[in-house]
Amino acid sequence: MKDVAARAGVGLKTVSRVVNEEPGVTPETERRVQEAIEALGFRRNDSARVLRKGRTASIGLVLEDLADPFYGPLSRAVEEVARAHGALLINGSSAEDPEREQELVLALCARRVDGLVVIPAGDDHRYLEPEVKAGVATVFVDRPAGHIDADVVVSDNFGGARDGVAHLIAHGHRRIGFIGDMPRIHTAAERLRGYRAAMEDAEITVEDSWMSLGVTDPERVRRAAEEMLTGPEPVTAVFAGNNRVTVTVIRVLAGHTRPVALVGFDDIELADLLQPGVTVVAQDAAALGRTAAERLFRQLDGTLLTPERIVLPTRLITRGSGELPPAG
Amino acid sequence: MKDVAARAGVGLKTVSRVVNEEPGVTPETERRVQEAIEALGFRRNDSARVLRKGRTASIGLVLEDLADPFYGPLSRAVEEVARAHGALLINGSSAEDPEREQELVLALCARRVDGLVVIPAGDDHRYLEPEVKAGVATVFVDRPAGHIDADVVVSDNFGGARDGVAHLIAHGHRRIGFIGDMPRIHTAAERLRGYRAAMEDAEITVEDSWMSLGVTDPERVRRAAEEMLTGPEPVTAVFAGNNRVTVTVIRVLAGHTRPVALVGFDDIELADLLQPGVTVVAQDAAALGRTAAERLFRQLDGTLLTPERIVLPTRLITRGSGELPPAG
DNA sequence: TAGAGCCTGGACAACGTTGTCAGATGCGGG
DNA sequence: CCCGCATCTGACAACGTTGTCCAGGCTCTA
Repeated sequence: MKDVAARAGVGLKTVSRVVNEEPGVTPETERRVQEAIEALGFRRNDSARVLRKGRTASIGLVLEDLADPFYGPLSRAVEEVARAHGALLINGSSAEDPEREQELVLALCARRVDGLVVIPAGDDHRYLEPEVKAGVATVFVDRPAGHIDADVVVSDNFGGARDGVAHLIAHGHRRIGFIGDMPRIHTAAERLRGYRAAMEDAEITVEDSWMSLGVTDPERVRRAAEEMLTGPEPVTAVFAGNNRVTVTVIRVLAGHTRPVALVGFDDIELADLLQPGVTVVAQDAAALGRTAAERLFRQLDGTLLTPERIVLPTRLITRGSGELPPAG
Repeated sequence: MKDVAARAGVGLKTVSRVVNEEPGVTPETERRVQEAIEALGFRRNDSARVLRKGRTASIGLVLEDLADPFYGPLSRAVEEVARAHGALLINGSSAEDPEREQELVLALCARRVDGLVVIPAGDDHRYLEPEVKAGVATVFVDRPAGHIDADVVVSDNFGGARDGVAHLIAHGHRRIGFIGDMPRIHTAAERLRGYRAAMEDAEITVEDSWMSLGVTDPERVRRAAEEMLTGPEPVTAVFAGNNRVTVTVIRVLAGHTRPVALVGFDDIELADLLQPGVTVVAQDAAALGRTAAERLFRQLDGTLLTPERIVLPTRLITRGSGELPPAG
């Protein structure tokens, strides 16, 4: 900038004025400055700008895994909102590791992001308190925050799972299996609660052998599903706790002749083209991201004061697999 | 930091030393400083640090659409490499709009990212020249850069498409349709070239009505596919130019009784569970991202000097749909 | 005990920008 | 001809950190 000023034969501040389109610069002067900028290939250094202004026009997004198809649309939605507010998006994957989540969040805070959208891996976010106090807007998505008062945007995991399981019950099933993630993950716990609630509503006593909790890698999901299907009390239907489980269960069922009903949490691509089509409880990932980001920017505007918990509805999409009658 | 120094009763620089774990501080002094840091909830301001040091420890990733399942793993791979080098990832979607790409890239440069991984939307990157000269490491992925000498990491789009089409020819097809994206997109053009090459190798004259270029939204792909399948010279096989086209074509074929062979570019989830399984030419998105990011950091190390063009192989995965014999 | 050498700690400038404020310039009116 | 006013311009400090350099106190040796 100094160089530009020297070349244009003007003061530093005048260049700054031109760059920021502030009023009070003669067209002639502006032309000279623009010329110098062009000639020198000058680009404003935002780091210095940030240092002076205090705002970075960037927000951080911490999620579990960018490669998971569920987070792609969510991430994209957050980005769109950020873009509409002239902000850039910095993101990182926590890989479901609380320590890594904290490390990422603090790194983002050191960058002085204006706000954070966090899909928590851990369940204790007291480490964020000083940051929040220092003015970093924060919204938690998909799962609630732990030990901290903050905005939360989640899907109705409990209700969705309950409806999905009730749907199976309505089609005559009583022995219904549940395969889900570790209950320490809030969404997994809620979905399990939904499963239990639906079963209880129908006065069905759940056998331990019908449930598999905390399995997550395909191989173990596969084994868990096989056990449920072939045990002494084989299930006639399975409720899959998330998209990855659903996919694996579909593969397992494809290897069996006895038709087994299936409802999965989260929609999956091509679900309609399989035989039978896969019935799912779909959540709107994009809406989660959009809602969270919009709240974030309202916090930054100062329009928003009290933290709130927003629950978005899920939607049961029937495609065939969930409507199969009990067999075996 | 000033406050910390005051509270600990030491000089500014001493605090800096503690924060950066520089040697030359008595344990006792360090303890006092740590205490003050803790008490005040101090966090180093990276903006100021960047301003002073010149390096931001962050890299930018510009891609087409974060929500596209092809870019998730790519993005994740870049992030992993960045993380290994202690850098954060800032990313943005260009939405296939050259102007938006440029806007994003320049915004990232203003942030003084150390390097850029770009999946180009446009075909002229001369606007990047001053930045590259100024030391911003740059790698283009998935598609080559235009009018600029830079590292490029791409899949073998030409070879992959040629092999895929040759595979169909080997199974007896001669009337083979091609549905792809706009030829101004390099990958689309290369795949088209591969299609033509395979056809030429087999001495088949391609009819214009077999090709549909530049369609991208599902509705138009659907119409294009229908026309090919029902025209006067109906095709007996289709080569789909990317994952989104493949999915739509699968839907169209599901509505027809005559079996039509299909090979798609890019792998898709659950492709093995459909009836028939979908034969694809798969590219390794994660490898693309990893390779690009690694080259980027080697540029930053100074280990790498001359720009290179790296071509990663594709892999034909046969699952049934590509091995159907001609019918009709 | 004096001088050399080492270790710790602090003062100060610099990074590139923007906000504040005051100076310069030009114009019109008294 | 001079004054007041409006408009444009530039000098300077400040943002929070780090690199440089020097001071002061210590230990060790002659």
